[in-house]
Amino acid sequence: MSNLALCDCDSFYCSCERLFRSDLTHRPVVVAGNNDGCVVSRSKEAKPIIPTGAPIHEYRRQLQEYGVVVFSSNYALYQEVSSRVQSVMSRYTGKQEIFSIDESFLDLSAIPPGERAAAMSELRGAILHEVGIPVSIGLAPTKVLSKLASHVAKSLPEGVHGFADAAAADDILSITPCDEIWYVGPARSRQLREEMGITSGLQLKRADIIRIRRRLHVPVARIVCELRGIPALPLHTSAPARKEIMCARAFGKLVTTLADLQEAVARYTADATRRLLAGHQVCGTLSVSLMTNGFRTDLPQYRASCIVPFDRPTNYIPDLITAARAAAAQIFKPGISYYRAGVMLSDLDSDTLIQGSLFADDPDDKQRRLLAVIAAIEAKFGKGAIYFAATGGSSPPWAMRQNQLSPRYLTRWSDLPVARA
DNA sequence: TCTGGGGTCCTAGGACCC
DNA sequence: TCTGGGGTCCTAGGACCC
Repeated sequence: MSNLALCDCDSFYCSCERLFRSDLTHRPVVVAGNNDGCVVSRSKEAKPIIPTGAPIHEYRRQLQEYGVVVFSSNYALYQEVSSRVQSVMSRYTGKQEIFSIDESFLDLSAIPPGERAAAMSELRGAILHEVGIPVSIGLAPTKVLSKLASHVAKSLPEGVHGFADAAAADDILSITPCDEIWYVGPARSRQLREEMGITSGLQLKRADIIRIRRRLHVPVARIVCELRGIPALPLHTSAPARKEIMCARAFGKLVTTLADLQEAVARYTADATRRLLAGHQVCGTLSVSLMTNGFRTDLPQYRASCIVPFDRPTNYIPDLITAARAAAAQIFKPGISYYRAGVMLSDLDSDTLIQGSLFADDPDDKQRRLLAVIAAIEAKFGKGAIYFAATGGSSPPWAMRQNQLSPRYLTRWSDLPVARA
């Protein structure tokens, strides 16, 4: 029963760039990543010319020869186009997992089985017409199989494919190498081949799952289930809260001074913190890592990281930047040419920890509600925390202790004033 | 030759995804 | 000259506890 669809945008970043350049519709296009270093998206026409991830500078000649148009990435644009595409998809299902910027899984249980393929063709037309982005859609009972079906769909003019029956899926699986199966990468496919003689998707589907579980661990055993049509990767219809936020980039040129490193690390921290605040989260730990360019074998190599735990979860930008700069100083080694740095915020928690308590008590009894809030904050963060969380409104925090209640309770750490206790 | 056993927490690292 | 960035999950192994 194919009740799941994977809707995958074709060459998404390139398609976004083409929205404003109709002259490029049938020309090869690539989008280059940070500092125009390497290829992150290729149009169908560009795929035979340059591999994905290829460094642009090594392919200058080919790009010129075939008239490939190279764009610098514009993630703000892609995000905007993505949300339009996702919103068209949402009209066709009540349950949608936005898996990445360019693909969604759609639960089609609500559509009668005989009408699903037609509905997906309609969806494909709607996205093309309303947003201008081509998509391919695969239908199957599980995520891994629907991913496979969407690959087949990409080669079909109609752009939608569902396996007629298990035998049809097996036919495709028998000619699909293991490393083209979702979540079976190069390392696992090598292990499958060398240790168990498994090379095709069909062999993997029919493999001894106990042996797979023992040798290649849980993730591959799940893939085997999925290939057999048994869902092992659940649909996540609401985005789970982030567990970590990272900002890591190459500098674009080699950096040798601590001052330059600290400036970059401060920028990266600000960037990561913006995302932290947008998600109404606080972090308990920040870490900074520095590294040299592994391709420059002529230069001394060095990589190091430094972890800074905070005594209280925070999203206060000056503290985060100060911590990041200090961490960079800790691991800085003079005489090294640095290539890249990263800032990671982890131990993330919601900054709306106390909202539940606000509404737990008698809604008319403001004082009791406030005391419940205070108790919840103190239970979580200790006594001093109240001064951070309960300010705002018309009364200063100390007045709350004297029953002069504020009409408004701050419940978000990101709303908190800068003042420290 | 034997070397307690069961549990948790943390970190590092591998593997994979787009 | 120039070689991406942002995530998740899983496991192994060490530290520590009783």
